[in-house]
This record gives sequence, C-alpha cells and structure tokens, in this order.
Amino acid sequence: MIQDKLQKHIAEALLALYSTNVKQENIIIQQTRKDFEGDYTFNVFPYLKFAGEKPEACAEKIGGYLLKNVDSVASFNVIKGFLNIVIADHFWAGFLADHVNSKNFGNQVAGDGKPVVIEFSSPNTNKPLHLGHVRNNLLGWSVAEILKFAGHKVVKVNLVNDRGIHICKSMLAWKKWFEGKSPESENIKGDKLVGDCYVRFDREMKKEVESLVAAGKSKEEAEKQSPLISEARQMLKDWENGDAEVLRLWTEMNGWVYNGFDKTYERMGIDFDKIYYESDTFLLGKAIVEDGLRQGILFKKDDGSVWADLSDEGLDEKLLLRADGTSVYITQDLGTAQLRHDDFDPSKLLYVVGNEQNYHFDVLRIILQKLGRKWARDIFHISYGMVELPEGKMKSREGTVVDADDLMEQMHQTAEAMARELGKVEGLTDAEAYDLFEMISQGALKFFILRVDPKKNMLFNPEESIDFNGHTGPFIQYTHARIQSLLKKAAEKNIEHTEQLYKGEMHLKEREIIKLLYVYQGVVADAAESYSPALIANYVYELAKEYNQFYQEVNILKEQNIEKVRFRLSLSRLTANVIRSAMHLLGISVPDKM
RNA sequence: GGUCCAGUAGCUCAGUUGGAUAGAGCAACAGCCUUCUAAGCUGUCGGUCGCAGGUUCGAAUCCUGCCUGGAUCACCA
Repeated sequence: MIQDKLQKHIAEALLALYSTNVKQENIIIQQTRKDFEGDYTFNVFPYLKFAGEKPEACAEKIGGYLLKNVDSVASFNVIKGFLNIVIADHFWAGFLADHVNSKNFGNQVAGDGKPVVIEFSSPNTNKPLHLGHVRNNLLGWSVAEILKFAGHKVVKVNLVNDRGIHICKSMLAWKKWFEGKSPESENIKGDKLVGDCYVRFDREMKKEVESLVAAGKSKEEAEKQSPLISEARQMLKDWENGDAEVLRLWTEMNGWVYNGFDKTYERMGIDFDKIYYESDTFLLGKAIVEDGLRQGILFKKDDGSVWADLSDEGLDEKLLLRADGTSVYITQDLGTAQLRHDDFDPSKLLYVVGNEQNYHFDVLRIILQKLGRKWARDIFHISYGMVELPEGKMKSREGTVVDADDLMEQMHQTAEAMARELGKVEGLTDAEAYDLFEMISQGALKFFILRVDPKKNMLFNPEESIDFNGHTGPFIQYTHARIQSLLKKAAEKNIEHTEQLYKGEMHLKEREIIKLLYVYQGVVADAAESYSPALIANYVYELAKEYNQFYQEVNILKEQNIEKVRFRLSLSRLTANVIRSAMHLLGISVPDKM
C-alpha cells in the first residue's frame, strides 16, 4: 500500500533531517480532507520537539525529502503543521490498469487454515421470525461472507432451540384449541400456526391467572398454580421421559415450524453448513460440569446443586446444575461449545447473539477457562443491539413484533408499485419483473439493517416504510445498473475499456473514485476484524455516491479524446465490480438493469 | 444498588489509531430530463457533538463526575 511507503520514507526523512528514530508503524498518515489539495496528510506537530523548528519549516523539509525520494509523490503543500502529499496521477492510473480485469479484486488469503465457526439465527420453534431475528440472520450471514472474502474458512452453524417449556405451551394449546388443524388445512405457514398456538396459550393462561388473583391469590402464586402451566410442565416431563404421543406431536409441530423457517431463510438468502438441535445437545454439558466437580474447580451446595465461584473475576456465583441434577442454559452452552470445538477444531468460535446476553458470554468464557479449556479465549461474542420500535422494544406477547415474512412481502409490493410508476418494467417478463422487485426490496431491507453499527440499538418505524431513495441499497443497485448500461452502450459502439496506462489529465472526481477503489481491500480487512458489515455498507454507499456525481457531471461517451473514454470505462468497470463484490458481502444482489 | 452499552441536525445514521471549517440521507424549499437510466444530480435551510470539569499544540473521540435511555445481575432460554 502507498501509505506504508509514505510511512517508511517519512521515518527515513525524520532520521536524515533530525536524527530522530521513529518506528515506521508509528508514523501516522491520514487521508487529506476534501477541502485541501492532496491525497494523504502527515502531521508534524508531534515531532516538533525533536525538530526544534517551526511546524511550517519542518513540514516543508519532509515534503521536499519525499518529493525527491518517492517517485509516486507528485507534489506537496503545507498548511500550518499539515503536510499534504499529492500522489501522482500515474500511480492511480497504474492501479486502475492493473485491476480492471482482475476477477475478485480484493480477495485475500489469511488465517491458519483452521475454520472460523460462526453461530447465528438460533431460533426458538414456538414463534415465527421477526425483525430482531432478521438483524441476527443478516449480520451472521454477512460476517461469514466477509470472513470468507478476507481469506478464512468459515462454517455457519445454527443451534435450534427446539425443546423446553415454550414448545410444550404451543403443543398444549394445539391439543386444546387447534386439534385437527394443520398448516395445510389453514393454508398458512407452519411457523405461523405454531406461533398462533403459543399466543393463544399465553392469553388463556393470563385469564386463569386473573381469575385466581380475583379469588384472592397473589400474582406470583397464581402464576405458579395456574393449571395450564402445570399441564405444560407435565408435558415437558413426559417429553423428557420419551412419551410416544408427546414426541409424535412434538416432531410434527416442529416439522411445521422448520418448513416455515426454511421459506423465510430462503427468501432472505440465508443458509447454514450445519444445524444443531438442542434436543440432541441439551444434556451435553453435564459431563463437563461433573468432571469440573471431581477436579474441585466447581463446588456443590448442601441441597446438591452445583455452582461455579466467579468472585475472583468480580462476578457472582453461577448455578450450573439444579439440585435435581438437571441442567440450565449455561450448562448446555458449555456442552455445545465443547462439541463445536471437537467437531471443527476452529481458530475462532463466533456467536451472533443479542447484547442482552453479554454477561452470559463473559461467564461462559470464564467457566470454560477455569475448566482448563485453552480454546475458550477463541470464543467471541458478536453482540448486537436490539431493533426498537418507536414505542420501545418489540414484545411477541403484546403483538408489537414486526413479522419477517410480512415485512418482506410488504416491501416487495412497495418496490413493485414504485417500479411500475417509474416505468421500469417495460420489456420484462413477469418472472423477470418479480425477480427485480425482490432484489430491490431485499436490497433496501438488508442495507437498512446492515448499515448501522451492529452493537448499537436501532430504530425501525413501521409507519415510515423503508426508503428506496437516498442512502439506501437500491441507490447502490441503481448505480451498478447505470454502469452496466453504460458499458453495454459503449460495447455497441465498439469502444472497450483498456488495461493501458492512461497518461492524460484526470478529473478530480476520477481521482476520488480510484482512491476509494484502492482502499477496498483494507475496508474488507477492517470489517473482518471488527465483524462489522456496516463498514462495508457505508463504504460502498460512498463509492456509489461519488460515481453518480461523476456520471452526472461528465458525459463519458461523448468525450472527444478516445483514450479518456477508455480510461473512464475502465474506471466504471472496476467500480461496478467493487460494488457487486461489496454488495455480495452484505447478501445483496445487484441487477444489471433497473 | 453493582456491572456493561449508548446519547452527534426536526427524524434515521456516518465520523478511521485524538487532527484542519463535524458529514450523509430523510423531511422542507428552489432548480436540472431532445444527451450514457431523474430510484439520479445541484443549491438553500438545519449543530451548545447530553452536561460540567480535566489531560494537550489540538478533544465528538481519552480521563473523572453528573444527567438521560437501554440491557443485565434468575434453579427462564
């Protein structure tokens, strides 16, 4: 990279001019602000004590040194202590020429060959996917793609929470109020039907509790004594004891849910390499805990329950096994982490899970470390914020959730209405038109979600539907379509892009665009390191915006100088490639026409 | 109460390891289609970067205190 080169020579300059030894990597090079002339800026303020000179003089000297010794430096200017360095046009033109035809520009090889295992989605089988899950799924998918692009092997896993009291509630409700009904008979998605059962259970239970409270019980008592809850608990016991009838219903209802989830995943473009089921793994952690107990790392209380003492780490004591010997959530996670380690020998274990579980993952890592699992340090929790509605957090029980399928369908319809109004469907078959609406609505949704910093909470207002203009996915898709159309037109006129080095003068915007293309690889690397698709999203938006401004300002094909036209076609082509590549990392496809 | 995270334009969000005059989009207003796609472009309007101190050549960014919002501290998952 050119920045490294500048760092190296500035370090040399400091040594030559002021006998000051500064490590190359400590030299700070920043992008020059747009309002000043130059590409990169070096700030001399930190070095003035060594130089013993005024900032301007010091910057002038270093600038002079660079101009003499680095051939890609064309000129420089000094404003106060800021040394603005202008990189020669031929450097940027050379970069462009080198990469116009490279496939997968920016792809890297990294890592030690061991896979990165990333868990995401991990739904419960008692309700359909909502907007919160959408954020999880898109994040997980995108981070996986970014890691692949950055050169890692990646295994995407999903741990389905398919057992427990919640699914028993749905099953019980089905038996009581939905008997005989199926997704086919009701003509709805299976996950929706099961979700309806769950909601019904909750409603009926509330009624019971209310009448118990009216009869003079406290709310806590009422909730514990509700006959419905007791029945559900009994059902869970029956499930654990392998009751054939309960297992049959459980299998059937989960099957409905999986069919429904599959459709949602497919529409979102999400898939997994391996699916774990909690019903297979929920007993796994017990052996690890019992082993820790034997080694004296864990301890047993008088009632027989098993605990980890985390007070050394500033945390509390944590329960690992109940007095009756059954396991809790964290026990299972201990087990699944071990399983994943045994299955894949990963270099990293990533978990895409909401930030309400930050504490849980701290505890998980610490306990595994206490138990002597060295690989516990490779566990990383990709923590993301909630999607909030204007009135606050989404609550399934209060019906304030934004259903994933409904949202996607609604956006599809908006995209269709808009496209028709703009006359974008001319000459398209129905199937092509459908695909276009789908691409655009998915692009809008995905970009909307992925462009915000994962760790922050974000707001979704259902009243104001997600935009298709401005800082959006469709804007970037549109830019790509524009370029494709331009390239096609050029080909019709027999004008091709070129790998030849362009020697003519460059437009200011052209330099800006090439500079953006130049840093693409670095952006992906940063995104891979911080697990943040938002970096990619905001980068590709900036690129598209810059290109659009250029496009509007300059008529590329009408230009008289044919070399300049070729150069601009190269620029357009590489821009389109990078847009396509970056959008792919976000799980967004780009149409050639829209 | 303890711990963690967040607070930037009316709204939704960017803001690189501390750097120059804090940026986009939406909304509002005014322009631009006989020219490669107007889902676009140009311009106007919009800021006490939660508040108060501190660190330094320089702070939205780092430190301390406070305010506000959220999460969490379950024998729920």
